[in-house]
Amino acid sequence: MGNRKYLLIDCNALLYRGHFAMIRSPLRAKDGTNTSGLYYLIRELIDMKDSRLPSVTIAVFDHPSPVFRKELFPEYKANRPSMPDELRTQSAYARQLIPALGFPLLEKEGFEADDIIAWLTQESVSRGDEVEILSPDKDLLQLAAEGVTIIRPGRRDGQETLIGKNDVKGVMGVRADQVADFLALTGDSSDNIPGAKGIGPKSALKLIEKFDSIDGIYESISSVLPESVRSKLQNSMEMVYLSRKLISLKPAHQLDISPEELSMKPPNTELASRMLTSMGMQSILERMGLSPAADLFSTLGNIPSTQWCSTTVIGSIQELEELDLSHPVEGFLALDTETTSKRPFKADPVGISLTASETNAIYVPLSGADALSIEEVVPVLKRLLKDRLIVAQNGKYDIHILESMGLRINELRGDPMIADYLLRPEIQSHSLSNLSVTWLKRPMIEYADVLGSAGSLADVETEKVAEYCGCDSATALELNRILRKELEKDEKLLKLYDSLELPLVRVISDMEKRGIGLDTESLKRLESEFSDTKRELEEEATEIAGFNLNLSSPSQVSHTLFEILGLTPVKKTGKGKFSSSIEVLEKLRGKHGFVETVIQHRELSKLLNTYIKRMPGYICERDGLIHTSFSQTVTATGRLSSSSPNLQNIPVRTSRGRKVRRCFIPGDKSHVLITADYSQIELRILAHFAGPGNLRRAYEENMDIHSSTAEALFGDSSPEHRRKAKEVNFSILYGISSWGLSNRLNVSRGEASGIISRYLATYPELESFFKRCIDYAEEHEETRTILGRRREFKGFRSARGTTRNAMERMVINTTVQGSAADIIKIAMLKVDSRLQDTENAGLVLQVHDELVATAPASSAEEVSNIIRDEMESAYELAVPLIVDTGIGRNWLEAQH
DNA sequence: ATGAATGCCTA
DNA sequence: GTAGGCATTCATT
Repeated sequence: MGNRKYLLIDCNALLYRGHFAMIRSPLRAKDGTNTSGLYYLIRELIDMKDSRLPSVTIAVFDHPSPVFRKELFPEYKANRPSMPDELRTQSAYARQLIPALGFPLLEKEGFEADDIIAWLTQESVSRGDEVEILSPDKDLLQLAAEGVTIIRPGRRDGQETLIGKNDVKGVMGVRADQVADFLALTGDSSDNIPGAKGIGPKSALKLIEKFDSIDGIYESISSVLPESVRSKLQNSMEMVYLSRKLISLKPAHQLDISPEELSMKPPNTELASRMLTSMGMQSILERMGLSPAADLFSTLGNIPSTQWCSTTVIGSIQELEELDLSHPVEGFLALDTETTSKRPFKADPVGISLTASETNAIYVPLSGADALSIEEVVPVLKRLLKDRLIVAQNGKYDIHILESMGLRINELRGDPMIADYLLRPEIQSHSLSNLSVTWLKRPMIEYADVLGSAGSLADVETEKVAEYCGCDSATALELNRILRKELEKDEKLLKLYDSLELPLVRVISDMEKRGIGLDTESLKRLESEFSDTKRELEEEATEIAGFNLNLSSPSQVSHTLFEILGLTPVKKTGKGKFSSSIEVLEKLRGKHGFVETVIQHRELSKLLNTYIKRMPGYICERDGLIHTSFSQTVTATGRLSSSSPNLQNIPVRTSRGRKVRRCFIPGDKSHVLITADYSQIELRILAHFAGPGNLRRAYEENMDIHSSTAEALFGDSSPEHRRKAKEVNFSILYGISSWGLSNRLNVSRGEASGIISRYLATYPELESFFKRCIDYAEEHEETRTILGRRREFKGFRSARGTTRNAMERMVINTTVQGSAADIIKIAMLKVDSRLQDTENAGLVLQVHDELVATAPASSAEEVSNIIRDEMESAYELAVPLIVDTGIGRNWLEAQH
């Protein structure tokens, strides 16, 4: 041996890079399969083989689970989203294609590509062979040495960079043998490697330069300056050493690789040309001297099988009429609609699938050459859906689409997305494909694959959409059965599902559909008024600073405040830099004119960018209204959330903000807006849970709670003391801490903890309630709201220190916030039901403790009374629930 | 192009 | 200290 040259290819890193580099306009095979990453990898592999002329080119892959790093550190790569399905598919193809081209392919159970590369490198060098490694990954630079070169692929069509032992310093700032130490200090967020908290690349570079290594740093830790860096290093010592173990590519494990596995093989030209042809990679075919395969319809490889479900396309209205969907899975009938847009109010139907069977769906095309006429389909659908228990994934969407076709569904009886949310409220995505993987252990067809290169689903062949759509409804039906069974294990959750969340879907979809109007004229005036002021402020800032600066850049503002103008920094940001947040600016007010300029500019740009300029873009072309989307499955506590646009954070605090709120008006000119909000619902819930005591008594006697708290804390209820007491009352709901309260009240920690002691002495029942909450969480590792909504707190028992404190605060807040969410949801059902027979009146928004409705001016008074009554009687607490209402021509005016 | 860091709007 | 959505800037997956 010796004198050989190995070219090692870091395939996973290249796949990722190629995939994301072209994410906007991916390369696709004929059938729509995304091939960007695959093409990039194969091209690089061949390019490098041709230009570097190695004895052998070895493709190295990660094995799915990096075992030994996970053992060292369970959180390793834990924050990384799982590989996108599109990429997973490409990775599978690559593993077939590369061997077919004759290249050796290495992957080893429990090892990442980096480890295999490191091991091969070590072995080769010790034999006197040369190694070149193709990888964009900076971790691998630590391997650069005599005879070991790292090749970083070029950007775009640029030239790749060769990095030898002596070039590492120029690229990274440290020597190759210092790379692991350097990265151990900075950490790596993409792999969830912690590093030293608060040490960034700049500090790390200085440290390594001065002390040479981590060991050097800790040996001379007492001489590390500044003090802040020293204490950060001391606090993070364990993590730093752990990080180095994670990053270090010193091969610790013996790998069993035979010479056989490292040699070129005769290519399987037939398979290779078939794969390359079907993926449309002519250029690769040519370069490999292969001719295109004749049979374009040959299988691509391991496309996930969808054989478990078959979908029949309905060809005529007669066929639809004769359909028998009576074969019931406990009477449930699942449906799914396909459209041209994710936004229901700009979507046109493409088709709909129905199924009562988990394996055989039908599909009714509603667009394109095979389309049936919607007018003819709707009455038949009506009959088919009549008296059935309708199930749909994210049924609110389908309700909107069906409604746009003139078909109203009154009750949704199953929605896997919501069922899963009740079972696992903290899961970020309850998408059908995630649910399928979790509960059915089965992947689904990807939407992107169905769409292929088409711009809209309406342009995709009917058969393909039918299969996709049919699978979706069949999967929803199956998940409905399974998730319902799960919910049945928990009586409270089942009731919450059937009697609250599912009926609420209809209510929310009506709210979204009803929509809210926008006074675009007033908005335009605000825009020019605010823009003018903003421009003046920008000119002012330039003058003060003496150079042109971007006031929207926190770092430029910070630089100007603390380095140009020499003001004294108040607070640091998450890492290193001086904060210029509003909190800081308030404290600096008066110290320099520039501060006020920035404060004003912040307010104006926030209002302009987030609301004034953005809102008109959300106006629906069909009816001129704004339809927000409420999500029922996002928050960990049970609240709704609002997006596109978010109408739960419309400004109200400042006078300029209120001018924006004034621009929200009824959708109908003859209507008014009605607002109704719960007075201190969360504190009342606290009083209810806490039992007899001063808090409950205050509410029973209808006292001003903030004043009576002020009396207890400060001996009087002067406006200033009442304001502070109010802050304290709010802080209690967030799970009070002296640190938090001291920030909030702008007093010392000592003072804050004194206030807390007095508070708890005034309301001792609260302290014992908190204890009960925490004891329950301790025992069950979960907490429950008033209706039994559940949030899990895994690891509560073993949590210590600040983690434990944070969890305790979450437990308290979830109980209170979640119970308030429960109650207003009940109120929404009751209000909705009472307003059914009130002509044209209905809810339009929910803002956590507030409902907004629209009604003809003539019935506004009556409607507001109904809303108040239903909200106040939604749930009987040990203290009264009080609702304040208001009526007005716009949202601000309606705010009593 | 995406995502982290900052920052700010709401209850 | 709780729960969200979203904008801009800046650095890189």
